[in-house]
Amino acid sequence: MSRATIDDVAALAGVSIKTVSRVVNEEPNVRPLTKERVMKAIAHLNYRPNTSARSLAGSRSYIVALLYDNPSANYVINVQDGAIKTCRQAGYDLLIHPCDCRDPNLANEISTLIVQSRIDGLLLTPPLSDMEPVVQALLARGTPFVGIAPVGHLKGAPYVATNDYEAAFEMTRYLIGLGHKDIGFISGHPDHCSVVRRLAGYKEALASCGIQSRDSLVMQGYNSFASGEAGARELFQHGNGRPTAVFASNDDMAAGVIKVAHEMALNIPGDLSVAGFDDTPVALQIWPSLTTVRQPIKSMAEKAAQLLLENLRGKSPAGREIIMDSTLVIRDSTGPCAPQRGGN
Amino acid sequence: MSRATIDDVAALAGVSIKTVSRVVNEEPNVRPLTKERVMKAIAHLNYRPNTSARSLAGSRSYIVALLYDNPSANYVINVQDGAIKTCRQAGYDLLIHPCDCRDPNLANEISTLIVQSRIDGLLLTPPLSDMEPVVQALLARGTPFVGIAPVGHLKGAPYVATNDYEAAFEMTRYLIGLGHKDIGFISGHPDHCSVVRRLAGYKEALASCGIQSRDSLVMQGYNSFASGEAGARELFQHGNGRPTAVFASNDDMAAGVIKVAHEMALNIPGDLSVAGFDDTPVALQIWPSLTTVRQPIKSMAEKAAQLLLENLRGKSPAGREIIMDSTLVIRDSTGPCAPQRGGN
DNA sequence: CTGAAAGCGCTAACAC
DNA sequence: GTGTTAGCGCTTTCAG
Repeated sequence: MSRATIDDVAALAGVSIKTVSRVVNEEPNVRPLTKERVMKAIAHLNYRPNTSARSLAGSRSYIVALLYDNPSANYVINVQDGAIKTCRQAGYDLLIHPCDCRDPNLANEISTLIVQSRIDGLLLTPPLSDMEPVVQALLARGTPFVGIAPVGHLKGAPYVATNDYEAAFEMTRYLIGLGHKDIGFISGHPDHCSVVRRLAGYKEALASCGIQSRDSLVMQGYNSFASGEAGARELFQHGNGRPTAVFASNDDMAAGVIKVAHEMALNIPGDLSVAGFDDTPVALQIWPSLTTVRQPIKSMAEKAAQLLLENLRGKSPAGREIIMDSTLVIRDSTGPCAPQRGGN
Repeated sequence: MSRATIDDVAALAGVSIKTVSRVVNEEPNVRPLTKERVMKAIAHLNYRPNTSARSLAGSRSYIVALLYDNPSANYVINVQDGAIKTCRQAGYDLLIHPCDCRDPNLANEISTLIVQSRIDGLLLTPPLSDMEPVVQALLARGTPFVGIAPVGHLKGAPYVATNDYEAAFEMTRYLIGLGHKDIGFISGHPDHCSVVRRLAGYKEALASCGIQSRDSLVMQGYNSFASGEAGARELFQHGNGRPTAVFASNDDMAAGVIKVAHEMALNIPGDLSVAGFDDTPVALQIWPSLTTVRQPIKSMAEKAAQLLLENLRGKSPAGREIIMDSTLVIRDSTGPCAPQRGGN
C-alpha cells in the first residue's frame, strides 16, 4: 500500500525531504551516492508520490488529455491504448475527452477542460488536429500538445503521422500491376487533411504509369459506410465505363463499395477489385476479406505521447514531425484484371 | 479561468470558507439565504473547487475507474461514453483502465490502481465482472463498484444488465415464426455469464414451440469472428441435416457464419437465415445487413455510473440490480424458411 | 550539493 | 448555523 510518504523515505534514507524530492523528479545536484541511498529507501518502502499533493504544490498535474471526435471506435481504442501505455510508464494519467467537432464553442470547452482539470498537455486526433480555431487556442494559451496525424497547415505544431501519400501511391501501383487501368477512387472527408493526401498518392501513381486520371472516376466520400455505397452506385451506373477496381480512402467506405457490388451481383475480385485503407476489423469480417493499408495507430499514439511528455519535461520546445510507415495488406478482395464483360 | 479559490468566494459572499465548503458539498446546516449568497458568489467568480486540494485534504479523489478487457472496440467506446457523461455531470473524472483478464496478478494490479490513483469506485465490464478473484478483492477492501452485466453469482454486488435471456428467446421465436425448425446456435464464451444466458433463451424458445433442441446444432463459440467461422463450418459439413437458420450469440460470430455461407455459395436469406446479437457496426457493414439484438449499452453505462455515484454519496449501501431491455432489429439476413435443396 | 520553512486550496475536527 | 484552526504530502523559494 502506497501509504509511505516523502517523510518516511527521507527518514529512512537519512536525508531531508527536499533531497528525496530532487531524486524523484530527476533534478540535478544530487550526489550519486545520496541518490542511490534514496532510491533504495523508495524501493524498500514502495513509495509513490501522491499525485494530488504534487499537483497542489507544484505547477504540474501529471494529467494529459486525449481529445477525439469518435470517427471510429477501433481507431479511438487503439489511440487510447497506445497513449495510456506511454503515460502509465511515465507516471502520468490519461484523461479521455470525447468532443463534438461541430460545436462552435469547442475551443472554449477545451480551454475550460485545461483549466479545470489542470491538464498539462494534450493529444489531438483528427479531425480535431485539423481545426484551426482549436489549434490556435492551444498555441495562444501555450498549452503543449502533439497531433496524431499532421496538424493543419500550421508550423511549430509537433505531430506524428503516417505516409498516407506514399501508401496510397503504392496501393494504386499494386492495382495497376494487376492489370487495372480504370481504377475508381473514393476520397475521404475533405476536412481531414490526412485522408485527403491519399487522393494525391492515387493520382500520382496513375500519372507515373502514364494513365490519365479521370474526374469521373473520383468520387467525393465522407469516410462513412454510406458515402462509400453512394460513391460506388455512382461509379457503377455507367454500365460500360465501369471501373475494374475501386480504391476507397478507408475501410468503411470500401465495405460500402463491396456491399453495392454484392447487390449488383458483381463477383469480387473476378469482376471488381476493391481496396480500402486503415485495416480496421471490418476488413476481415466482410466477404471477401479486404485488401487494405495497415497504419501503426497504436505505435503512433505511443510516439505522440512520448513527444508530449518530453515536451512537458522541457525538452525540444517545438517543431518535431515524425512519420511512421504504413504497409500494404493484400487479402482476397483484389485480383488480376479480367477482360470486362460487355466491354467493346 | 478557474483561478478563483474558496477564499475569494468566501470574501465575496461575506462568509467563512467553511460555509462555502458546506454549500459546495451540499452539507446540511446552512441557512437558505446564506446558501444563496454563496451560490451567487460562486457563479459570479465561476469558481470550481480544485480537485487536487480536495482530494489531498479529504478522503475522496473524485475519480472513478472503468475497468475492461477490450472485448470489442465498439462496446468499450459506448461504455466509456455513457460513463463519462454521467461522471462529468457529477464533477467526477473517469480513469480508463484496460487490463488483461489472463493476468494471474490482476486482483493485485487493481488494488494498486485503487491505492495509487486514489480511486473512489469502479465500474466493471464483462468479463471482469465475472471474475471471482477480482470481485472478492473489491468486496474485501470495501471499494464500491458496480457491474455492467450481471456480477458473477455473488450477492450484494450491484449491477446493470440486459434481459439477455428474454431477447434470445424472442429472436429464436422470431426465427421459428419464419418457418425455421432446424436452427443452429453458436454460443458465447463460456466464462461470460451474460452471454451464456443467451443459450438458455434459445433452448427455452425451441421447447416452447415443441421443437426438440439438438446438441449437434449447438456450437461452442468464443465471441470471436474466427470461432463463428469454425462453428458454421461444423454446422454445415453435414450436407443433409444443415440448419436453415443460425443464431449466433454475437455479431462478430454471425459475421463469421455469413462469410462461410458466402464461401459455400449459400444464398442469404434464401438458403440460410443468420441472426446476431449486439448490433455492432459490422451488422450494417456486411452483406446482407444483419438481423440482430440491440442492447442499450450506453444507457446501461450511464445507469451504472449513476448507481456508483449514489453509492459513493452514501446512499443505498448495496444489492441493487437493474435490468434494461434489448430490442430486436430485423434486417436482411433473415427470411422465410424455404424448402431445402437436396432435402429428402 | 543539501536543508528549513512556507505555503498550494481544501476538508475535518472542533469550537462558538 | 457558522467560524477557527490544523494539517493532507508535496514543491518552492531561499539559505547555507
